[in-house]
Amino acid sequence: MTDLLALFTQAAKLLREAADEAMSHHGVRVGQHIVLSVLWEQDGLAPGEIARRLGAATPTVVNTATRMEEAGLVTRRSDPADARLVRLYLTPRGRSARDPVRQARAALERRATATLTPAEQDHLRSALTKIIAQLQDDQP
Amino acid sequence: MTDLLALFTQAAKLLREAADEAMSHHGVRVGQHIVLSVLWEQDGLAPGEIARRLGAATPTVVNTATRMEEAGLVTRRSDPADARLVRLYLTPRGRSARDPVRQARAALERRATATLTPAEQDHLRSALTKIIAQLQDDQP
DNA sequence: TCCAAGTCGCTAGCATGCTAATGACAACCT
DNA sequence: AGGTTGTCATTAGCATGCTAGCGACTTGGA
Repeated sequence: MTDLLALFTQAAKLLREAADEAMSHHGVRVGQHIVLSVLWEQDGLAPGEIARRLGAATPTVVNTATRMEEAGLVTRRSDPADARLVRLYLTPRGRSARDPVRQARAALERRATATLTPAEQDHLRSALTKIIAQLQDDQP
Repeated sequence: MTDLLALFTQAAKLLREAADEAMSHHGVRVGQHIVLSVLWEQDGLAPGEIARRLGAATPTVVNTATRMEEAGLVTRRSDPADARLVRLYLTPRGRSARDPVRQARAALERRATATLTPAEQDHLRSALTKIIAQLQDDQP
């Protein structure tokens, strides 16, 4: 009788905690990872652009960037062509965290879905994609 | 976004935002709902007991209870038999929020899963249950 | 009986997200 | 050219979660 939203909330909480724990061993917190994941694809982006790609608010990226700067993962540099823009660049530490973090996340994913068949994992992935599309295209 | 964890993070964020928006219309925030959901089942529980049932930390329930008290959803009363205990009791407002909140959550669930077949919804529910069991029984 | 240990709610302080307001800068439009 | 408008990052302040540490109260053993 538990509603699907409650199941989702619980699973999301456990996964988030486990992900934070796993990535913390490599100097990356769960809130920093989403920003890092964008910078790993393209370095030197501005907070606003990162926020747009993540579907997050700009101040979230700004504050996270400050903590990442303190953690030595990124550096801020002003854009010489447009002084309104601040660009975030990966430090060597931020760059080298990529592989171990990805491996840790893959291991967590395997652990969390250990009791699911490959077909069930595909169904889950498909369902999540559909839910995201539904919520994004519906009300924003 | 091939990463299952990333899909999960995104879906959880959208669902949480949508749930907060839907329940806010009835005076209940998303963080208050989990505490309410326990009190709706059994009134007069103590913060520690609620935290245990939710798998949350006690200070989380304590702080949430303070906001719920300010919102007029619950009242605090000291246990006459054990002065260490504080018991949380639903106010009429907290009690009457139950049905509309449940309806709003059910409507959100229908909306989010609108593009899923009933079989897919069952598979999703099953997968979430398995993931929760796996993460709970594994590490703590 | 009385004190040491256990239990409980609470506060402090942090991370992660948000919105609103601010100030700096760029671009556009007469 | 110069002022208006738009676009940035940032700060302030809130909600939601956490851990650590505190003080109050109970309990159990000497």
